Amino acid sequence: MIQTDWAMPAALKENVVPVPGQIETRLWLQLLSLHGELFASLNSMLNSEFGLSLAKFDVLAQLDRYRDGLALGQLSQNLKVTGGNVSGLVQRLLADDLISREMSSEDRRSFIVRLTPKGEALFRKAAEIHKKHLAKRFENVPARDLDSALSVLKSLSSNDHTESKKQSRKR
Amino acid sequence: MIQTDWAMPAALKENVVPVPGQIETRLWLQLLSLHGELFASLNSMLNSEFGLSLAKFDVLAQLDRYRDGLALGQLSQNLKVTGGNVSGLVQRLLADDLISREMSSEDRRSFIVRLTPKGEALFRKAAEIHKKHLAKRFENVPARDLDSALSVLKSLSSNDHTESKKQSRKR
DNA sequence: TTGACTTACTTCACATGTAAACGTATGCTA
DNA sequence: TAGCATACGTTTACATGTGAAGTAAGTCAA
Repeated sequence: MIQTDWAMPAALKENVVPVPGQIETRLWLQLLSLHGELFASLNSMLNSEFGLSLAKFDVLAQLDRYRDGLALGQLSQNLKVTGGNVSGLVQRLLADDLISREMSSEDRRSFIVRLTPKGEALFRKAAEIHKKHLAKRFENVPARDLDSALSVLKSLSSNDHTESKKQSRKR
Repeated sequence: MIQTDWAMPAALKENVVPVPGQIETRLWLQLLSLHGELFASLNSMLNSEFGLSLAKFDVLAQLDRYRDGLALGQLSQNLKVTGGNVSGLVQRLLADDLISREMSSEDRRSFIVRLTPKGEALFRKAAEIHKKHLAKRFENVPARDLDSALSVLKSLSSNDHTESKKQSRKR
């Protein structure tokens, strides 16, 4: 097919007639690698500085955003993890005294969790360092590259296909 | 759009004078989200079609690449996971009869693992579907966007700063 | 050769994640 | 109102990951 097939060195053909799935696979491996690196370094930083895992940090971030508290089911949806996982995380955060739990007044099956003052204070500090850590990690990357990385990642995300494409042209 | 720049409340101007770490954090969240989505869908596909987890698939991929076998320590380095983790993975893959293990002839502390014929056959099929799955996931993304996503991810990876920048200009 | 590191792997305790099976509370329908 | 389906959270069993401690084997200096 595709007519470059005759009389072309095999090595050059790869760029012209891409193997289906080749680029996508390389993209996935690159994503995996960057994710792994960042995850490990954020996780270890949070752990040594604040005794927090990234998982716990994510819970605190949700509760910081929803100051009126969240039911465990909502937490589980927002974090995109299973209920059983949230159950355990909440128990450990309760033990750390970073969150509080009370029964919902409307639904006796439901529990509402909130940040404690201690949890809020810890999250504020941790979020600050979290941000700085990422800024430092990428300090050598030009701002333009960061912008285009962000927009290209958005364009790959599943929800992007269903949204109305408001293409704000860069620059 | 954006012509709203005159007489703009400070709160809106944040795009002009970026908060340090803001973009980096958004980038991280976007990366996390895409990673999570792809990981879950690949993992669940491999599991239902082949009884494989992504972790096991990754081990098989390494052993497919190194046909002479790998010591557990090398496996652990290549996969960037701890030795304890590899230990368990190898035990489960042995139980699945997908890999074989023998003592190294040179070093009696060392074990060499290899694909069994069954493991190789399974990996071939799984790698094929893995590739197709990714291709399908991104079928609506223009090839140009995939290329730029790949190159921007590479530019964010830590090893990129130390490499000689051979910028193959696209197009 | 002996003694002291180092290396290779395993094991243990634990955190984080899933899926499935419960128990209990709600809510809807007949 | 009785009964059934659904929703909420917990528990269990398991996979995957870490870090630390333990065992056995290799290495090297004295």
